[in-house]
Amino acid sequence: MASRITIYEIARAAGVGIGTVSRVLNNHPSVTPETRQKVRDVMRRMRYQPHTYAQRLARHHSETICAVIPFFTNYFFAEILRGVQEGIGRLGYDLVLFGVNDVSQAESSIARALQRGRVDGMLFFSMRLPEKVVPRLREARLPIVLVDSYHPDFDSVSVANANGAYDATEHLLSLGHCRIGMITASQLSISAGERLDGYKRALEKNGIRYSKELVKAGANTKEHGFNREAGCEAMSDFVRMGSEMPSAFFVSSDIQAIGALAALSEHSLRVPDDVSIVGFDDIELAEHLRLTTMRQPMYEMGETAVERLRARMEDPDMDVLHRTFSPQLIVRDTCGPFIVKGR
Amino acid sequence: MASRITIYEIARAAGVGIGTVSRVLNNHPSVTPETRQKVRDVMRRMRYQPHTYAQRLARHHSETICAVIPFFTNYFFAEILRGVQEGIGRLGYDLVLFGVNDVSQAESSIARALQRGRVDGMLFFSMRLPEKVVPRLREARLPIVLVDSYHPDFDSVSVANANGAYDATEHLLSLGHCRIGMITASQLSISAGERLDGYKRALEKNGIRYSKELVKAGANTKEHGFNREAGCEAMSDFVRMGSEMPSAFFVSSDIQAIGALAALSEHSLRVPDDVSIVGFDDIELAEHLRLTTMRQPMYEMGETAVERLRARMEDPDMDVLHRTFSPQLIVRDTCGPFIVKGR
DNA sequence: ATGAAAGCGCTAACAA
DNA sequence: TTGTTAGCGCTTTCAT
Repeated sequence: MASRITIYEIARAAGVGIGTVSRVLNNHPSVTPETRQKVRDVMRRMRYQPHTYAQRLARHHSETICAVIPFFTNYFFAEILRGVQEGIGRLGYDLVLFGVNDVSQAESSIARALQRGRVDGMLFFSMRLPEKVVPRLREARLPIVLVDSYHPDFDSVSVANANGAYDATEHLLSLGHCRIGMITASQLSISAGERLDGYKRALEKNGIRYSKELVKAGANTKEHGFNREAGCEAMSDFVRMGSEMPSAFFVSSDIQAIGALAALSEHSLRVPDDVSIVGFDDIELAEHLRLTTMRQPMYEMGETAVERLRARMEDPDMDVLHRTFSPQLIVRDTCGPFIVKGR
Repeated sequence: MASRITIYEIARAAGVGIGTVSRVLNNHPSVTPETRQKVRDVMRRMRYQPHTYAQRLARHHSETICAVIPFFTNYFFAEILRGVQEGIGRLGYDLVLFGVNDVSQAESSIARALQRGRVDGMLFFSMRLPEKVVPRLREARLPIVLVDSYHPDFDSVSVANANGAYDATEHLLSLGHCRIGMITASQLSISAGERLDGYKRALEKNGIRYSKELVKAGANTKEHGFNREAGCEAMSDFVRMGSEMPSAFFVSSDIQAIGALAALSEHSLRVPDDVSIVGFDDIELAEHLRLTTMRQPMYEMGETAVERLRARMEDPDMDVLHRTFSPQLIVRDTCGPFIVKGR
């Protein structure tokens, strides 16, 4: 394996002690420019590379941050991850990825990460933190930020899901729709829950009674139900309601909305003429499909999460901060006014 | 930070030596069941966690593999990464991600990774390995596998791009099209180059002269031109050819095909009535858009790459192996027979 | 400013 | 089987 050269050989070759070598490695001020240069030259000549793990062991920190992330195949996560990656790159840290499929895997990831000095900070994505790990996490005093999730004890960056859902529903309401359905996702997801709440709140505010029959999720629970299939299934269910079917829908994610659109077209229902749809996320394809949706600043959320983590690593005693981005309504072509149809 | 408990405290508490503790930690056979149990109990009770970096330093290997990956926001990479993540999880290894935007960043990633013992293996995605780093990589004798790329000196897993492109073009030819355009991407990408070759080969085989005018790439070079914008731009260029415009197109990726579709619909050209399109990749949305395309088994490629890496870590002297998957033509609704149109 | 020496927490060779 | 000891390659006092 790559070079067996240690600071000892460098020290010998440069005619100095290992302490000095270490000092130039760490840019310690008290080294004369000449010595520094001499040591640097030797290092270059011998192609010296410090041994990261030895450094980490001696320094008691790792300069790595760990991201625990479910389903990272989907566009929403990929985009946030891109922001994270960018931020971490700037810090010069390593990013280690723990992909998890369920809560128990998350717990084992946490256990691994909690090893002393293993990681300097953690990012949790879209996960309801299992309450049983919270005490351990707190006492570990490990900097943590939650992304697209929430817990009172930890920093978080997320989007105002309820408000976004509220605005989305309001938009539909303002178009004259009064029978508005919602396609939701698993309530295991905090975001899904909040979006449902926002929808309910908007109805209520407008004097419309919330009806359970108008809220459906697909059978496919992959990715907490945030998938195309689920959207398609849910919409198919709605179509089966026949004349009872709502004229407009708020869908809790774009990917589900895409599925819903497919179901609609399969049943020869036109958008926005027959049915109006508003999604959530504003993934790249939403624009392509001209989908009206609530935009989340995903990349920026990723960057912000890293920045927050950096701040907390610097000062572990800061107050807990919950950074909330406001989703923005992007009006495109999937919503139209409510029109009473003849049959 | 998390527990300050070391094998010393465990040893003391259990009334054994640290050697024994280490042995139970590493499942060394020569420990009596009773001692083992006793030590295990103490560990559990004291919530002991080994210090990874100390282990790595002493063991001379890291049980981590590093993935160097460009643009990992896109679906193609995300999907491969999912396979990678799955495979690595099974091995119990760590996955550290180096996102790179260009070749120089790739080189610095390589330098970092080459530190002794830092990583046990590397995965390079979709990158033409800079020839200048090849000698260093070889002499480091670090297990490496290239994914969606090729170099004679290193293991690789990829798809038969040229054959795929050939088949795609053949498909169009078999439908009666003879003026077939291609939307390509940056020739910095090996895959893009191979796909272009396959297209040329198919034309040639069918006695059709290759014409430079019929091959275009968009101006947007983000992600090597594998992006929606670029596809849209390229197709717009084609549309400007008026009656000279090809009746069918092979597009080097689905994401570009999606852009091309958008451009077409903007110009009121219908698919497949006016224009036929075949893409490459078979990303999730291809199905939704009913796009005819060449499928790459992305997830499987990711898994295979890890498996190959594991094999090479086990036996560094194996022969170099290039694993090639065959892309598969998925016929959907974007291709139709060539029809001579009246004007 | 610099060298020597004592850790960091573990593994592994060596005795016993 | 088990304890002791010498590394692993670095950082960081503590003298000088």
